[in-house]
Amino acid sequence: MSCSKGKLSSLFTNPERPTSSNSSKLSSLFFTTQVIPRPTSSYPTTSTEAPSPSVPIQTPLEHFLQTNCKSGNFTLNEALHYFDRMILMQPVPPMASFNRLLGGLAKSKHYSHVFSFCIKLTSSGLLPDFITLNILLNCFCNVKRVCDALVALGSMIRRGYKPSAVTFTSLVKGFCMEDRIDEALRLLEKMIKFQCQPTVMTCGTMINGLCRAGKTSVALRLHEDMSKGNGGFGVYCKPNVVTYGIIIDRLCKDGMIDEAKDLFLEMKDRGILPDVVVYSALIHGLYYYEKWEVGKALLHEMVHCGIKPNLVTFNVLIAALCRRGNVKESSDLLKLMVHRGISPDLFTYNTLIDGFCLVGCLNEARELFHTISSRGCQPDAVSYNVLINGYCKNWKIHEAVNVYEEMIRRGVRPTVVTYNALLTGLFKLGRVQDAQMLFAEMQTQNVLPSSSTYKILLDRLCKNDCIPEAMEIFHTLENSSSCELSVEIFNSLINGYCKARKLEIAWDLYHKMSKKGLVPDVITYSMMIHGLCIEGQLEKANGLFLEMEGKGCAPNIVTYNTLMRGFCQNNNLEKVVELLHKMSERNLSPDNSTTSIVIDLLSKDENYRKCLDWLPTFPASSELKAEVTNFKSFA
DNA sequence: TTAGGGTTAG
Repeated sequence: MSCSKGKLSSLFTNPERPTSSNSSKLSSLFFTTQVIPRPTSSYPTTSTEAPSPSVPIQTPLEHFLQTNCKSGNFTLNEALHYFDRMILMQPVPPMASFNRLLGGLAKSKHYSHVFSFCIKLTSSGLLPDFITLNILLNCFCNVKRVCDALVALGSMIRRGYKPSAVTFTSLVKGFCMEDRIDEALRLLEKMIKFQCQPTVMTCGTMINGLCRAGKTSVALRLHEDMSKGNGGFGVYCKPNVVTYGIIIDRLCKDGMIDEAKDLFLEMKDRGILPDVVVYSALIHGLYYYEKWEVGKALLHEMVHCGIKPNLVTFNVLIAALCRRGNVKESSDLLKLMVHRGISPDLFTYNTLIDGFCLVGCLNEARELFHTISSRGCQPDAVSYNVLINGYCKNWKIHEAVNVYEEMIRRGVRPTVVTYNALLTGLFKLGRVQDAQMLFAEMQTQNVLPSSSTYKILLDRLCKNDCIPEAMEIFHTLENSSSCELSVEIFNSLINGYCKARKLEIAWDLYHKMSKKGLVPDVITYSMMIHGLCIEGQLEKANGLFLEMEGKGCAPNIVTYNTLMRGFCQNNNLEKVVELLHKMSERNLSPDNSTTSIVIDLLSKDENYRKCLDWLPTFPASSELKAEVTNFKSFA
């Protein structure tokens, strides 16, 4: 188990023996011996006057704790201000008041402030209670510091508190967030030993973790066991709208739309009414997979059931329209949501900026980007990335680089997406040196390249005749664990070497990928066949074609065309016809490239006569047959 | 006063 090396985590290294230097820090929350508790009052008040029994007067502090903290409608400065006041009050407000404030901060994801406020609490001699510790433990989990959360759990137990389902649910989430799914599952089943029954929220958290980890089938099994009440996974709670929603969303994201719809019907059959989240998730899936009519019908059903579309629903619809290039209707939808009193958020603006970029309306995209701040949001990395990508895709690298520089000037940290977009843009324009310099800058900015970055680099370097540079990066990757070598990376290099007529090196790479446990795909085979054909090694090319079929890798239209072109150049009409028959048997339709190959073949005088023999049984599409017949009549 | 779900970029 590895603990994070942050300042706070180091406080937990020796919980039994806190030193005087750390007793005022977070760790002291867990040591009653180090804290001299100050008395706390039984009600939160800032007023010296007793409230009137008939007209309760709420002080600003009470209003802040009971209203703002609950709704999340407060600024950090306000929280800091009230916290400092509370801590100095005499008598000190009850811990429940501090918990309200800490809970509000945690809900607003101000985790680091929860940590610092907890340190201040203990250094002021106040003793956190069970709820405080649960809030703290949950915050540790949310910042992927399960190690510290477990120390908090241990201390909680030592202080005589019995961990509740809330405690365990936080820990399950923490394990899931650290990709420790098996440990999360074990904890779920262990809860019972602590005489704590998992609740539907614990199960929802577990199901969500399983889904995110790609273990949808296990999530479905747990959900089914919940429905059956058979005690599987040690749980006895029934599924609810949230558990159904999580699985429906996952199935949609996995493209299993029909299964998602079935589950949606099942929940309704069981009397669990879908809410706006479930409808939005399913509508998103339906629109994403182009099932527009069904999506529209579901939207109508939702409204008919009295469920109002919310901000996320509108964002889903705006994104769907943008993907279709219908940015005009998207903008109309934006006006409609504002008219309905729903304020657009950064998701809305980023989606619309992307929509404008997709249809090439870069000025409109830029204009909207510049109005984000005046609309109450601040552009984030996604906003910048969307715009940079828009410029790169439209060959406007100069503008893209300007946006990148503005991004850095404004203190928005570029991400790997930023660099991938810029690298692609630079390579597209053949600016290899600039791309290489940007790759170096990416490293100085401490942005880790992703597998996509390496794919872009290797692919584009090869295509720009920089094979040695590509190989240098490849060798670095071979000797490091920073990025897994993939079939795509090998394909880029194989393609480069085939085109450079260095077939032997391409062969070496082809064999190397198998040794590394990678399975060549249809692109690998097609490229190798292409390379062999160029070198006139048709027999070997045909052998590889048969080998790929034998290994269960189905040749596609590109593979067939590549090999047919090889045989065509070798004037081997019989072999081309054989391949056309094979294509027909495999239900593969010839494309324009196939037609041109056949026409080229026929245009050779010696083939024309032969053509008359096999044309009546020609296994090709009507378009290809028509082309051939045209050629015949013309000839 | 503490725990779970849906929307944007390569």
